[in-house]
Amino acid sequence: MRSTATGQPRTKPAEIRREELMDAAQALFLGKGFTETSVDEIVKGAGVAKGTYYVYFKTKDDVLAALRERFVARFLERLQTAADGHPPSDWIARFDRWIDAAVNTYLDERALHDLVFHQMRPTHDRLHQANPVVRDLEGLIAQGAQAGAWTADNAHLVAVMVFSAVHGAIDDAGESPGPSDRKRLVHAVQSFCRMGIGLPPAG
Amino acid sequence: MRSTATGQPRTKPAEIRREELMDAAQALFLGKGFTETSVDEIVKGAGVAKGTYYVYFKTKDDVLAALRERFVARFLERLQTAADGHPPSDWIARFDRWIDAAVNTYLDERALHDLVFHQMRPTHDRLHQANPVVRDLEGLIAQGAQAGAWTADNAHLVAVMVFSAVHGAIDDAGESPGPSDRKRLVHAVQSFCRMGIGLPPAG
Amino acid sequence: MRSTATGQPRTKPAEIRREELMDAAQALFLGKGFTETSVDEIVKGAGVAKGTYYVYFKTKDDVLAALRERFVARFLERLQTAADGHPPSDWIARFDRWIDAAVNTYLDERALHDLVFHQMRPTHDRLHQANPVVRDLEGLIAQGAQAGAWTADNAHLVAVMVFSAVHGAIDDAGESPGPSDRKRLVHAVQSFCRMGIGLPPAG
Amino acid sequence: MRSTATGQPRTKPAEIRREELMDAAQALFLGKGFTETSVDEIVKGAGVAKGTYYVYFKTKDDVLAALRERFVARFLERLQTAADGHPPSDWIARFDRWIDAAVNTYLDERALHDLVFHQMRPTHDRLHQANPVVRDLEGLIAQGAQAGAWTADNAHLVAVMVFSAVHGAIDDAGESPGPSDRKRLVHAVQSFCRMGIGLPPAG
DNA sequence: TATGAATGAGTGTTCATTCAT
DNA sequence: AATGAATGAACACTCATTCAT
Repeated sequence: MRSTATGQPRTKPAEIRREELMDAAQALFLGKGFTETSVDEIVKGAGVAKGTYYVYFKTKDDVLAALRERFVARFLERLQTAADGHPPSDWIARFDRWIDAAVNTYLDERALHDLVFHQMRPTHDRLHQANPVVRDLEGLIAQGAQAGAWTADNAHLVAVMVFSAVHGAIDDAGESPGPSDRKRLVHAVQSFCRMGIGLPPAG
Repeated sequence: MRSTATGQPRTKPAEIRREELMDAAQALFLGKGFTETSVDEIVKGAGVAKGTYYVYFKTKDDVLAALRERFVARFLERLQTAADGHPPSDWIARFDRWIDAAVNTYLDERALHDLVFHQMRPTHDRLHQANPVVRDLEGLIAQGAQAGAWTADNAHLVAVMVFSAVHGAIDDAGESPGPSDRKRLVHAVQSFCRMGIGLPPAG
Repeated sequence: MRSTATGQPRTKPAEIRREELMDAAQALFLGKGFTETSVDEIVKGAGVAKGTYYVYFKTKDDVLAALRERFVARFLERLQTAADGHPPSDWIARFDRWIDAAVNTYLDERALHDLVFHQMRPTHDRLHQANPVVRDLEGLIAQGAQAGAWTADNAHLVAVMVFSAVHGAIDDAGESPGPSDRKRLVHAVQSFCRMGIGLPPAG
Repeated sequence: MRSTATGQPRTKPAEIRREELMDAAQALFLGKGFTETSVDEIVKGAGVAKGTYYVYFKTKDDVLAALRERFVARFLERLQTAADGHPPSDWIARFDRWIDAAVNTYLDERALHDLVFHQMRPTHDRLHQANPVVRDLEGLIAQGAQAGAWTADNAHLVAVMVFSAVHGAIDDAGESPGPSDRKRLVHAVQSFCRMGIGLPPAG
């Protein structure tokens, strides 16, 4: 009942299109916030028509969710990579390394992280529990404790607190701290958290 | 021919009106989120006309800012009260008490806290630094360290991490934890943070 | 959070504004159909801003409902007026008169009638029963039957059928029949319906 | 390297495909209305791709037209069947039978009838004239009148009114009237219409 | 001070239709 | 014949903000 149609449809693999849309959305959200970005701008950014967005996402919120998943997946990959190269039994080194990687990754992606985790309302509570990153850390802490490397009565809560301390320290850091600031930061967090689980402060 | 005595005095002390508006806004924001609440609903909640809102606040964001200030002020009062009753020199007791009060206050006002601190976008960074609550804690930590009660190379960062650990633990807690859950929570946080500054875990 | 505002608000009595909106909507609906008319066009037609529409009507469908009510009310007035001037006891004259008025009124307002009664879906069934016009006719038929002026075992069904015959005949008539066409139409309907209730055909 | 035998033959006789599309459309239209049904849903219902729809129909309205034609054709068949078995010269029996068949068929297919006749806007006028069902009835009435079985000055108008009376009575009936309700209905309509053309009421 | 009718730019979402494969 | 990714105009509805009274 409506009229329409002109531009030539340029078919691309669905995965590519979706990623392009996500990339465009991420850039805009990061630049001006989620609410302040319109779907119109997203599609303009991705170089597709309005309707195409809705071929790949059900609602506006939908990209944000997709962005979150992608962020977590990439984050975990990075932690994984960082953890490799240490003998699994060197618990303390792994713990230090985890914190180091977390701090630096978050610093690199702080804005993205905030976007993806603070934006949506009914998200705040139970967030950490469901958060795979926390789960990863919790596993490490529980295993290390079991191996006698440190003490942690409640591995989950400790993981949450370590995770939060990392966050807090990062949020507190300036916009783009230099390498030495980062070192200091990592060191402070490591010391605090090491001590928090009964280890001596970081060397 | 005066009007009948029905209409109540339409003018109220400005401070009262303002508070009523804030109360209405807070209730609504808490219930359905900031974005999801309209100015219309706020004025309806406060029992005034649309225009009246704009007599007391310049924009919609304005109430949120006012709400934040009020929250911080009240929070500090509560911490203050909690701190009183301990000799200023019993540092460890004051530290424990601070955490206890923080955990419980935040648990009581969690939703409000989230609303007031997570809601607005260009707020995330520098937040803690500007946060009077953190400043308060930082003072305590710095003084205790100076008095030799514990160790803290970087009082500010430590304060931020303690504060964050408190937050994280709370966010992780279920909707309305019972008294014993709270006790456990307080104890875990206290232990972790005590150890984080070189003290033995909480008794 | 949005910007806005320029045009000077020109306050009018609510009833006037509402009527103006309804008039604009009716003209548009009549001209191009309900679905084909946008709220934008309605407000343009009424000379007000988009939002003003929603001050007076909850949805787009809402005007249509209002239009329907107004149509029925006006229609009944007209039938009433037609019925006056005949002694209440001259049943046959009143019956003839009712049909005459109905045919002519519907012919005058055919498009409006169709708009208002055919447009909305969950309307078709039970429509006649709830229709005040049918109720009016039903009353007349029942009373006439009781007075022995004619026969009608089931006044309600007869009213429905007379009403429908009127409708059918009108729908069948060309776009704008001349006076003599109308006379013929009225006469044919009167004859058929008179006979339908056991009276001799119209003179 | 032929593809595995999974995919069923993708091409079907055009007539079948078309019917499947129409069936799907009819079911959907009946269930949720024409406007409320999307082409997407139709093709999903028919198990074909979007583009296939446009191989068989030029626009969305097109199916509705096709549905109307199919409805009328089937309806006429049924009337035809009903008429058979009576000697062509028993006019009154044929008239009664026509009404009986019409009432019952419409009751069986009321929703479909409404869909197909009320839905499209520029349809209301001239509808009955163009309607083959009315033409069929008109032929019967004209022939009966010519044969002296009854009186009808204007066979066309009478046919329209009888047809409308049938409709009205049906629309007025509840959702799914039982057999005895149907009988009563048929009887009332027959009586009214018989009398309308100068016959005694139905026995 | 308080009102509330009026504003109008802006938004998310839908969907009939096309066309390269 | 059949597909389904892509289109983009259109639309209903929202809501922060203004201002004459």
